[in-house]
Amino acid sequence: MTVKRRSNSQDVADLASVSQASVSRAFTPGASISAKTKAKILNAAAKLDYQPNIIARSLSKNQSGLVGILFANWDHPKAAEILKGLCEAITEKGFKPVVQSANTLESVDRAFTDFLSYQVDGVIVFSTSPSANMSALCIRSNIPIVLLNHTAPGINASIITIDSTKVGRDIGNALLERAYKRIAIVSSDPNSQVVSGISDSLAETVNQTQGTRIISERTGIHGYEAGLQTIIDLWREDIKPDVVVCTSDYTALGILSGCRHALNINVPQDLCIIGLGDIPAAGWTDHDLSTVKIPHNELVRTSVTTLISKIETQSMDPESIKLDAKLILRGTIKSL
Amino acid sequence: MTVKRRSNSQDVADLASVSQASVSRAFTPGASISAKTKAKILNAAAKLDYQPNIIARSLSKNQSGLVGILFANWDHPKAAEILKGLCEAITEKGFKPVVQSANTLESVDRAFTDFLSYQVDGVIVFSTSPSANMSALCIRSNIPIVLLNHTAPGINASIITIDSTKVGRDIGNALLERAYKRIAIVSSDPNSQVVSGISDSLAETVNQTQGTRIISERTGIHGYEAGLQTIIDLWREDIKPDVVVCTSDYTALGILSGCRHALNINVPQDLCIIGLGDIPAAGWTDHDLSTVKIPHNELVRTSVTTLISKIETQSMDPESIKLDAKLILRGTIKSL
DNA sequence: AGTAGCATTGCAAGCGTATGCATAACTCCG
DNA sequence: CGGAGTTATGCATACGCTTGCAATGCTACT
Repeated sequence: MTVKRRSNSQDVADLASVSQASVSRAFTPGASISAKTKAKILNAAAKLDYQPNIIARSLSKNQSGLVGILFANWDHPKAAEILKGLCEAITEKGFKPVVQSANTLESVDRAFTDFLSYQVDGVIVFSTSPSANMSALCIRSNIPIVLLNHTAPGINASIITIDSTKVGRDIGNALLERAYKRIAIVSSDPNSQVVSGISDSLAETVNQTQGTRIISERTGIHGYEAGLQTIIDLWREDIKPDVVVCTSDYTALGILSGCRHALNINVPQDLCIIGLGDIPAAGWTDHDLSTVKIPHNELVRTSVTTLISKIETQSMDPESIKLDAKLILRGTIKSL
Repeated sequence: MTVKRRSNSQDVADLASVSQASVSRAFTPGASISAKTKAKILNAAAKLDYQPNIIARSLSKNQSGLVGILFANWDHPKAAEILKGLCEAITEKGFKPVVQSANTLESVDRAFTDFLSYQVDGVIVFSTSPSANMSALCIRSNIPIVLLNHTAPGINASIITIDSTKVGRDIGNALLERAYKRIAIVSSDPNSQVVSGISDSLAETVNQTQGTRIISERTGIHGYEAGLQTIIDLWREDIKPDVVVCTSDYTALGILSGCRHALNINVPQDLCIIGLGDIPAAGWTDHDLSTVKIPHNELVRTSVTTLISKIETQSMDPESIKLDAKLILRGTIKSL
């Protein structure tokens, strides 16, 4: 069986007895064309299952309508939600998302190379960033970049994150109010802004703190099992905080489980646990974990609107936007 | 500041003093070109940051290298993992994924229309299916479709799913072996193949069953909270199964929580709970939920390889592939 | 009726790459 | 050294669309 060629604007033009240019105009919003011919053309187009070939359009307009999404952190508890939000927002703006996955530095740059050759009009990067070289190349090629949930020094890109320092301060203040004293940090990423926020709040209220301080910091810990192990390790090493702040809810849940089932620690009287992310399980009655709700939807929408506006205005000036995250106090912290 | 035009093959040709055609050949694997000129060209290309413009290539080769992913079920517990797998596998095969989200029937068809105008070479649909019209249009346009995790009668597309009937039989047999008698089904989707598999196994072993049967079936239930409510409702209505089979782990966990904290039901002695999906929380010590492990990676890889091979062989014959899922027996079922 | 002014249409030249065909350059032998 | 056979290169055209420019048709007004 011979493959039927897809019909093109010329076919439609022939059928409607107009010029090919008119067909093009019929499919270009706001183009100069009379209602009558437009109707005639649309009618013919429908007969032929005609759809404008966007690839060809891209070529002549010199913009593809493609937005690259570079997704690094698929283990993020809200990965699906975030990616969905990105895709939908991008589609809504009349662009199409092409998604690539990348872990290593090289694969990030490779993905960017691919994006460049697909002539994407802009790129959103989730939880990582391109090399300085690559970012420079994008600038030269006039492709704006938005970094979501990741800060990168010296990269010429817009940056959209939550205000982690403020989250840290909020946590710190909540702990001070409740007279918790010995804070342990359990995080995946070594230098979290959250930690510096906590320190800030302790420093500011030095008079009333009566020695509240960070007594231990464990990094490179992710997930339920790792959290469970960490709290057991701490106790075994006789490091006994009265607060554990985690940069992930899963880790926090592991710690909570360790307290309840392995160590018999009384939460929240003897130990306060605070997570980050507000995953569904954090809200379940069994856990009732205090955590931080991150405004993912806003982050996502902000990054898309920021990117698209840069694309449309051809602007290359990076912006940096920080959104507020909300501390949610549940059963794993004493009530006032 | 004036925007710098991206360099094209002609620029490279000029710099390397060769024809544009040679530049094209230098970037076409297996093309007829001497090693010497190729080197000269690649060198010049590097100087100019040149990358072949895939949009233009697509136009002349009449294939875009784009694969559409239509994602309907973002709430699927493994949504991120699945999408990641799809994107990576597609990229690995030398294509690029463009992702769209769709819930309603119209939005599915709209997404397909977009795919068509972007000249995608094929489409993978997760958890939904296009209308018959649209599928016919794709056939006419020679675009193969793979349906992942969804069966659609009368749609001319390849279908990749797990063997749900077999899962049901495995569950049924496990229950029979343990002499559970009164089965309740709690599902989101009315006519699950799993249920018919269970019925099959009961029917086959009719001699030994001594009246084991399905005593209740609730549909339209999804999520932890809904599960919790459902088990409470059942007890309130004095419907007391000794087995609850759920088509989602989250629902099953809600039921488990209801048994333990609200109803004081002894699991697994008085009630056996079986979920589906093997989400991480199912394996947590607290829950230890019996469930079914679905081979997502295989499903994903199979759908991608199936699609790509159809693209490459220009074949339009649909295939139907069923993969085995494994029943995982944990603490919420009696041990033998 | 004549004409200025605007809305509509057609013409043709791109956009950047691939590729069939013709030509030129080699390679290898005799 | 000559020629057959092979390999490399260049030329020109095609892919399907957009868009500047010129030509045409129309409206309304004098």
